[in-house]
Amino acid sequence: MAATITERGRVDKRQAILDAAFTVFARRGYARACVQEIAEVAGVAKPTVYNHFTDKDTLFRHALTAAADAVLATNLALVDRLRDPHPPLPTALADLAYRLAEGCCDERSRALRWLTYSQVAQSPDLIDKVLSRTADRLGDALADRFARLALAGRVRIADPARAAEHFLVLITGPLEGRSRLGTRPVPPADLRAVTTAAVDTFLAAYRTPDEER
Amino acid sequence: MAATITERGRVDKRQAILDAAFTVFARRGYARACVQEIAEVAGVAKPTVYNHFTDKDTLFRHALTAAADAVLATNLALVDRLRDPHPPLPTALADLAYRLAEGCCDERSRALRWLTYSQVAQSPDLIDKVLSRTADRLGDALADRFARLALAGRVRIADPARAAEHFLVLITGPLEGRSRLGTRPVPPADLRAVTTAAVDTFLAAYRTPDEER
Amino acid sequence: MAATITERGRVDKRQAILDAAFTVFARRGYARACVQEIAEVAGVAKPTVYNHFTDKDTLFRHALTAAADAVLATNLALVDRLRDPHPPLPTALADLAYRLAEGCCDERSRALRWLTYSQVAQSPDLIDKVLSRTADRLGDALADRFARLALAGRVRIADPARAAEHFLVLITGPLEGRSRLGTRPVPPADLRAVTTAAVDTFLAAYRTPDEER
Amino acid sequence: MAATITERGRVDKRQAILDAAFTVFARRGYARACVQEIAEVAGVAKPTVYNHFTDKDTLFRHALTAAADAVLATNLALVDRLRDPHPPLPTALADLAYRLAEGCCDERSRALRWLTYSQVAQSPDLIDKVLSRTADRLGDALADRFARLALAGRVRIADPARAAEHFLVLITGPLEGRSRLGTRPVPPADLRAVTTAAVDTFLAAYRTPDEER
DNA sequence: CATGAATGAGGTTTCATTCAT
DNA sequence: TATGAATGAAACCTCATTCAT
Repeated sequence: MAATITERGRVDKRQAILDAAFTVFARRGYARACVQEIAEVAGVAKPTVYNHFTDKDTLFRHALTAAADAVLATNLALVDRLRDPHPPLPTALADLAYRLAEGCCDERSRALRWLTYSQVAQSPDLIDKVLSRTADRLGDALADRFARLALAGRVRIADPARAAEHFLVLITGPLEGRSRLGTRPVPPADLRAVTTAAVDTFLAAYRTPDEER
Repeated sequence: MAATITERGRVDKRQAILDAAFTVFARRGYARACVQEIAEVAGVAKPTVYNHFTDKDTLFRHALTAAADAVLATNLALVDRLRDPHPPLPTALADLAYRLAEGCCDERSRALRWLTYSQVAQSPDLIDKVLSRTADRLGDALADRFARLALAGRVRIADPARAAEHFLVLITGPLEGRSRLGTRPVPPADLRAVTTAAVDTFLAAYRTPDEER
Repeated sequence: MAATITERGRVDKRQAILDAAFTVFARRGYARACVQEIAEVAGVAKPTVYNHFTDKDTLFRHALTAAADAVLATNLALVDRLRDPHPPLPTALADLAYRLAEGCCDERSRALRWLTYSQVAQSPDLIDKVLSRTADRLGDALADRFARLALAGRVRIADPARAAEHFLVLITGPLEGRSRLGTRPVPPADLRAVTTAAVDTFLAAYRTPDEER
Repeated sequence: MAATITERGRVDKRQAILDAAFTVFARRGYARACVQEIAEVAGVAKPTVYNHFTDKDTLFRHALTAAADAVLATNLALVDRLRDPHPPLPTALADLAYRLAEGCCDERSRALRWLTYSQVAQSPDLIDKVLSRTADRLGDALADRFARLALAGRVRIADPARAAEHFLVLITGPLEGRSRLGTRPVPPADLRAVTTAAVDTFLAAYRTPDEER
């Protein structure tokens, strides 16, 4: 009982606030989100928010970087599946592409992109922080895989970083178009079509030596 | 006569307001831009803004679509240069890619992207309007060119729309990364590197028949 | 009728705000006075206050300097009565002293002193502005009178500024004590006693040559 | 023993809080001083402040009366030097005046005056408490000395209380003007000039019988 | 007794928008 | 039509004060 009460005070209000903040920011955007609502969603009083995070701005940054970390973790896990591709490469890549695309369409990922973009003019440093925690590290991880695959002769890639970048933009670029920057759901069939096209083009460009004629 | 001048004055004011609006929105973002400042930059009084555009929101939409039209016009002109490519295709594409990339880094184009993205949650329909006036139509135009080139046997493209999309994202995608979503200037050398890489990959994937081994 | 309506908008809301501001600041002190209440007392909406005066602070300064000017005007008028003292000097001085003392106990004058003092730590420049508009100029004016009287041989004063200063503090100093810094009304009898004592001491120190023995 | 130390610690903390409170109140004024900062300066946690003093207001009163007592003690010690003035009276008075003036310009004394004045509207009773502990008792003490001096025939004073009051305001009044209510340091030369003038006027008014012509 | 954490209340300010000329 | 002046609505933030340890 006493423990329960104690718990109430302890069970990371800080985390609750962070989560609520991301939810509300995602729902309303930075400017239209009011700390009041964040506090309500988090189940705390407004000043508690300010006790943990100095500013609305500070809160925003924390919420965004947390979300960025989470998104990155998910994506890294996917890339990691390329580590030992028993299935033939095209299949493995198609699978990866599809799953990445799915992740891209995920609520959290979309909100992260919106919010990051929306603050471009106000806080360029935040953009840097988010990008370095997401796109950059995802690109790196993928480049690592590509380098291994190239060494193993599974694919002909001279510049793994470039290849990774191209692979990713061939997926995410068309996806942004199809989903109208994430405002419209992309049916699975379209998701499949986009990723298939991406992998096709990618493999045609970086085709494995043994597939050459 | 006097009427004409008045008419002129009116038209000019409207345009001045639109320009000022885009300038201020680009500088501050939608929420932080205040109608007051827009009026000042336009050299009119605040109510005059409301006489021409009902709402801050309406003004925003008009300003954005106007900017979108302008950006599109620039890009279409570039694509049009592919109409009769006397120079060999790789050179022509590289040239196009570089010029598109340049345009992408342009102040107006960057601001347009920021602002569009930032309002994703508030007005999805605006996103649609902007995209259909820019990316979509640019893709179409490029697809047209690709179709002609394919017919002429200059390149092997089965799905011109898809090829156009891939061509464009191979340029813009990496650029967004390099420029940190447009917050950092991209030196010409990097611009060249990115576009060269894009064209390389594109041509490797959609290589011209006569270049095949 | 239309004129009436016009009047409503015109009849210096600015002045109404200034008056209300002084009233409310005097009632509550700077910090506890809220702009809300000032607006209500002035019969305008809160933002109107901010349209005329940028800040609560700015409003405070304007209100205080306006009050200072008013208080000064009253006091100068009193001093001016010394210009041609047909009545014997002691009577004239006693009269002046009494009237100055009365003015000192006046609501507005007391509030001005409180408010000025209370902001000493926050805005020393305001203190300067108020003092130079009140005490300094009152001292000057009185010194002028004393100089004339000395020239006329009515009183023996070597340093008129010093004499004026002493004359004034002999009145206001004891008054602050009696009134407990203005928190307690001073009955007319006490007022008379204080001023009589002041003039006695003053004349004893600066007695006219012909009165000596 | 341990109890003693604890007791000590407690006493020390209470005193530390009182000191910190006066420091912070003096620095910021009543309203802008926040208990948080007082606690920090005192080196304790916020609730500790509330454990010792119920209120911000209560704390203020305690801090102010403590300061008033200290200021009074200093001044009384000065007045006490008049007890047996072997030196000629004018010198002794000039000395006293100068020392009182110095004390008046002291940081603590100035802050005490500011703070007292600033709360005039909020807590008239506090004004009473402070005045009765400072000005009143100082006046009394001085009146005592004057009475003795008068009895000894050193000075012609019919009403010692009145004389004491006049003596003090002739010093402090001009000083407040010169120092702009304490916001500007008064150079020693000015201090000397002011006090000399005060004593001159005082002695001219209450001149000793044997000095008369 | 001392404290970290939480909160209720309230205040300044900003801004989109509308009158009335 | 263009504008100076006015306003309603809200949002951020601060702070005195209290729990529960």
